[in-house]
Amino acid sequence: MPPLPSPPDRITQTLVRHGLRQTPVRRAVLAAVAGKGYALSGPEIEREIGPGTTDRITLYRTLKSFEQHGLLHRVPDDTDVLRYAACSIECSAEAHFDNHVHFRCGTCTHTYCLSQVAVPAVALPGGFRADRRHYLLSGTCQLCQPAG
Amino acid sequence: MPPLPSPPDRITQTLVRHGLRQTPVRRAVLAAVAGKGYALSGPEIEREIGPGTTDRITLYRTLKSFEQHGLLHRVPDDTDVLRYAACSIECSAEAHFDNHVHFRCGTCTHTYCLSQVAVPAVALPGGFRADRRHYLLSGTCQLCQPAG
DNA sequence: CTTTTTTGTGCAACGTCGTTGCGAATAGGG
DNA sequence: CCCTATTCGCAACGACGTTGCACAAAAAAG
Ligand SMILES: [Mn+2]
Ligand SMILES: [Mn+2]
Ligand SMILES: [Zn+2]
Ligand SMILES: [Zn+2]
Repeated sequence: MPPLPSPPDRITQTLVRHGLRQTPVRRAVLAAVAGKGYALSGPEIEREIGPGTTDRITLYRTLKSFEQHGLLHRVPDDTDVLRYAACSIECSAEAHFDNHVHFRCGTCTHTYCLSQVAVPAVALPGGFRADRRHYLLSGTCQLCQPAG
Repeated sequence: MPPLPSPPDRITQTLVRHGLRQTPVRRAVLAAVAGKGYALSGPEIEREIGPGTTDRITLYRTLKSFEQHGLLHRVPDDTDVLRYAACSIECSAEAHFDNHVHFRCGTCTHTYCLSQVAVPAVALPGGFRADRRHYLLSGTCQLCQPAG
């Protein structure tokens, strides 16, 4: 009895859909950021997938590649590290559609993607043409509110 | 004939108002950022005031001190360097009032303070409490628009 | 399945930005 | 003018991120 081919999992599909090769590092990075409602930095992802899984260099190259291909979007922070979060399914190498607000909690230090909250438009002075908008809030998140 | 005391200049006034000592480094940093409509990074300020004027360490300490005392506000960028711009006159060590939008031009790489454009409010999911809001636009500025 | 080609990985070395510790210099107040 | 708290400058360090190059692995070709 020949083994039936099992259906491709979510991570495999994601890589295929964006035309990227299946490699252990990429699968591990995708698994680390998938499902999380907040953005992770390079070092955080490294800890998450286990320090022995890959080295910094490959990880950073993977993150940059994922951003260019529409798998991750960069989340600017008021810190000096770069953070990445999973993109919505309609993002591709051609264009990102992550126009939502981000929220940094000073207590748990997570930077959440508030996917439901769209970035409000602003009227710019004449001559300015914007193609990207980032809205970052800082404060205390749902889970870190002081009791009362 | 004793020399008359000349009236204190703007920079002197600013330092006095915030309770900071008059030092050459501080005066140079203030002079570098004053009047500019855009934010400067540490290395940029260093180049601006002349590399021999001070060293990196003192400059960074000065910038941090100025931020805490309400002379400068930090401008988050989609790059990985910290940028600072002059505060409005009502900022102090107690509180900042720089709720305006910032605009990064990909051509001239300046990050402008659009002081006239207030950051629009957003409705947050229940439980999130924000005390700071950053709105960063990226695109092409007034002066860098392609002719047409 | 085997070979070839293309792409990704890991190591080494490097660069930049920013920080900490500490002795020397200096601004501001008596 | 002198004293003292503050600031400066040097040295060393650390974190994050990048580049060049040889090797390994994935995908394509045969
Ligand atoms: Mn996001
Ligand atoms: Mn500003
Ligand atoms: Zn929190
Ligand atoms: Zn411009």
